[in-house]
Amino acid sequence: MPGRGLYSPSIMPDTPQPLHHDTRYDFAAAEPRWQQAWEAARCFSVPDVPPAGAKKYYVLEMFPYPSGKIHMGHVRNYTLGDVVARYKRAQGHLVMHPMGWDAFGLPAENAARERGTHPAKWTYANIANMRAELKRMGLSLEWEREFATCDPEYYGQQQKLFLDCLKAGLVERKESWVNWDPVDGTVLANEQVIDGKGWRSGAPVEKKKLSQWFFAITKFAPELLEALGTLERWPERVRLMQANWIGRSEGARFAFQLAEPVDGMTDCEVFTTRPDTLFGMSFLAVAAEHPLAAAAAARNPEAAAFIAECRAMGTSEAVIEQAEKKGFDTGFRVVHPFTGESFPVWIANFVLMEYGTGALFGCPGHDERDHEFASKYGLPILPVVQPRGAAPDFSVAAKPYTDDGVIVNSQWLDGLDVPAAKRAAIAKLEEMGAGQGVTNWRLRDWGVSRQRYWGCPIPVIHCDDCGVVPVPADQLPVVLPEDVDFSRPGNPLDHHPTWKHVNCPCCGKPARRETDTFDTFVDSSWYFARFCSPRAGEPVTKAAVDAWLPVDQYIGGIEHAILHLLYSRFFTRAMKATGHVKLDEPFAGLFTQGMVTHESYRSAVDQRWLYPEEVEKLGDGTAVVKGTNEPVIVGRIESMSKSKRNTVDPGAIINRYGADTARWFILSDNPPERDMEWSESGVAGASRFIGRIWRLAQSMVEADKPDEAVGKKLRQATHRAIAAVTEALEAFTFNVAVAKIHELANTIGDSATAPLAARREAMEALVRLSAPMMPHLAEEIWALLNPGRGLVAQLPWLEADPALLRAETATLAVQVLGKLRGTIEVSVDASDEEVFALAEAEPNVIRALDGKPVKKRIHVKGRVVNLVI
RNA sequence: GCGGGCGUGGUGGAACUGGUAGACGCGCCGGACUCAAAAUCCGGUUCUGGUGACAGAGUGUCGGUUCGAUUCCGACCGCCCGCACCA
Repeated sequence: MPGRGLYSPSIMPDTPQPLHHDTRYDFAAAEPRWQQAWEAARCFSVPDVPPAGAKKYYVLEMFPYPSGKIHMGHVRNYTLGDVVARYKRAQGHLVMHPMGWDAFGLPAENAARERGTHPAKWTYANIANMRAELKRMGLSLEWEREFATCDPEYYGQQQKLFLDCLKAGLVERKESWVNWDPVDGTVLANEQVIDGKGWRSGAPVEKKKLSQWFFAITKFAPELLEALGTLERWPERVRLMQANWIGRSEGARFAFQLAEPVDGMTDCEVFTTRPDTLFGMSFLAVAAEHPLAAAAAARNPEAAAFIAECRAMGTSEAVIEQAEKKGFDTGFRVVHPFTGESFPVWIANFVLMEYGTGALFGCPGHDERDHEFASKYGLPILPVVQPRGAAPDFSVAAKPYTDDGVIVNSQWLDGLDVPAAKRAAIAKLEEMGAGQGVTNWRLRDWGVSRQRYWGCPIPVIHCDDCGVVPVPADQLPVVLPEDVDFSRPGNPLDHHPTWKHVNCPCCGKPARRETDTFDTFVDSSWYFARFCSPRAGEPVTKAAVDAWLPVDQYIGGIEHAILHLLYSRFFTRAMKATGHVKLDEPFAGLFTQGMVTHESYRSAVDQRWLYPEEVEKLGDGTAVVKGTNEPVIVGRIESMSKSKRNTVDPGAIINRYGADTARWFILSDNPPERDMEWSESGVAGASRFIGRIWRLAQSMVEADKPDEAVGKKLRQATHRAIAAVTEALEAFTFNVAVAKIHELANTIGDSATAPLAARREAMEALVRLSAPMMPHLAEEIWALLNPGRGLVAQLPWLEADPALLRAETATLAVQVLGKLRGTIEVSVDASDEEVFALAEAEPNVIRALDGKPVKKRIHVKGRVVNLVI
């Protein structure tokens, strides 16, 4: 009943008056009014340090890059988070739900080069626009905590954290390879390399070695892997992907002696996970960046040409691994540690310098890549492992055998299984002093240096005498200069006339600032901590982070499953090591949403991409361009992207249908972890439902002849809906919550004869259950039904009455041999005997039994009866 | 290439822990209201056969386990995501 103790006294005496009755729901008037009411009541504000005894809950969606406009992916992400925030708040939690901007990055520099707009101006204008758009969505965000990572107040604190890490030995300077555009004189991101060429200059890209800053994430590899087991509220697939990325593998590291020394090198060290197949070796392969490759290049122009070809592939692992396997025989030879036989050393384009030692021994019989390589260059392919009980004609000539089995052709390893042979081979290598068993990690240290302007300056100074000197704390933040020139290629910080010239803080002599800036993943690796005390004069305030962290529910795209999340997990540990936080894991719960997709359209005449609003769909399934009627090719459903023009502008949707409709549709379409297809008709349907609820709310008048039986059924439906919606919200199956609310609305519509009290109870429950999803309509109807009774945003969540959830009878399916032959209605606590008797009396069941004796009877309470004949 | 995921009517999807496949929405079909349209309301809608009661088939494909499989196991096919300088 409406009086189940859930009315709270009017918290806000001046809640807005509802709209006039009997009109169409005017979302354009209602939505801004309720947004203002929430803001005036400070419904979503929480203190940096929660009061004792408060149940805190930190909801966070991945903050957006301020590209200029919000897109449907944002609408989905922030709607999901808002449902959680509003639901948890109603459940009595003190909810922190902040928003900010991942504001450094390449697009701002591209805009500067293309349009001459300064990155800061472009970025802050985009932020202003996107903030306004987000506000129109009616999100329960606490805007007081907002910041952008390009604010000096933020990145200055980041510089402090970096210097703390430097002091703690968590930062190193090392050389690494980058994509280099020789014409533009610029380092390129992988996405700026297209078919091996720079995206602007079109010049073939080269790999170049640069001295860069690295976070020592590999020091944490074992615990980053192990702690995945504690992340119970993370999707299993994300944990799996991270585990594979960290890539722990057991194997051996050992040296091959070179048959003859090369430039002072007498051996070549390799890493392998398959020391058991060492007798099946037919060549040794090194990466193009390996010292032996360099030595070969110095002797042979063809080798140099091959290395140049490898360098032209860029640094993308996906590109390298998909390229055709190619190699070059250096003419050097190595000696097998067990047999003394000698083997050729090849440079191979599939060997990665970053993994293991940059060199491997090739065993084509038992490795896919080695097999492809050996087949191509006519190198021997020897079987050394066979499946147990292998046929006499077992061969690895056509296909390598990579599973467990029994070792053959391997002298003293023969007859062992693979794990035993691995142990034996490692023991022998150790005994010989050639190498040892090791654990290898695929994870590499995190290179954070970027040769770009629009990023956080790395706060160090290079002095010829003192080396690398940290910028003293009292000189932080190191602020980006505003007067920069984007007309020249390269890093504007580097060719700025004055900015980099400073005196060394140690010796006072002229020195140079570091002109590299941080990878933007650094910015996003601790923003969640900064939100706890966003204006503090230190990176984080201990009392605030200790109280609010970890994030209880983090929500974002699956595309961040590895890098952003792994870097954040590392950075949190680094902040712990430097005394800023107490915890290891930043995100206790993670939810990864799917993408928003749409059909794509191209003109059949000139193949140009078309926006959905330019296209008219005809009844026969074909489509034409509005106005010109030129035929349109309806393309695949794919991720919304600007280049394919298959985007829908959330602003336009909100203008036309209102924020609640957009939110409701985006939640109702499908489960949030899956990709969703945006459809006009789906939005229109959501809009119709809102109209229907609005009309239903106005029909809350007593029936002429109230029917108690209908009332009881309605009350049961109401409380079942409360239980079902609660369960669905807990499970993140918001589409199911929407369906259950639809069912309740259908039942209210069918219960016009129920007593008014039951109808009102149902209506109020509907409103409160749907409030996390369509908060404006909920407030509007609440105010209509209960003027002056406060805001739904401040009401507690409903609880179902268990007495009304109980059912007296159950419908059982009756199967004969597993096939449905009828249903019976039984009391919920009917005995097996009663149930079987009823089942076997069903006419259709009798026909299916066909007079045969029943051999076995199965009864699953409340579900099914199965008769086996 | 390597790693991860997904696949159910015309369509998005639902289905507790292995127990009536298709809840709910969209679309479509029919009807009411209207001069007409929009809006709204009511009914129908997995496929095949049958007037019907009903029967048969059916959750990407093929096979297995089980009294019973969308659910568990194996192989395959298709699509999607990530691969370290996009965010």
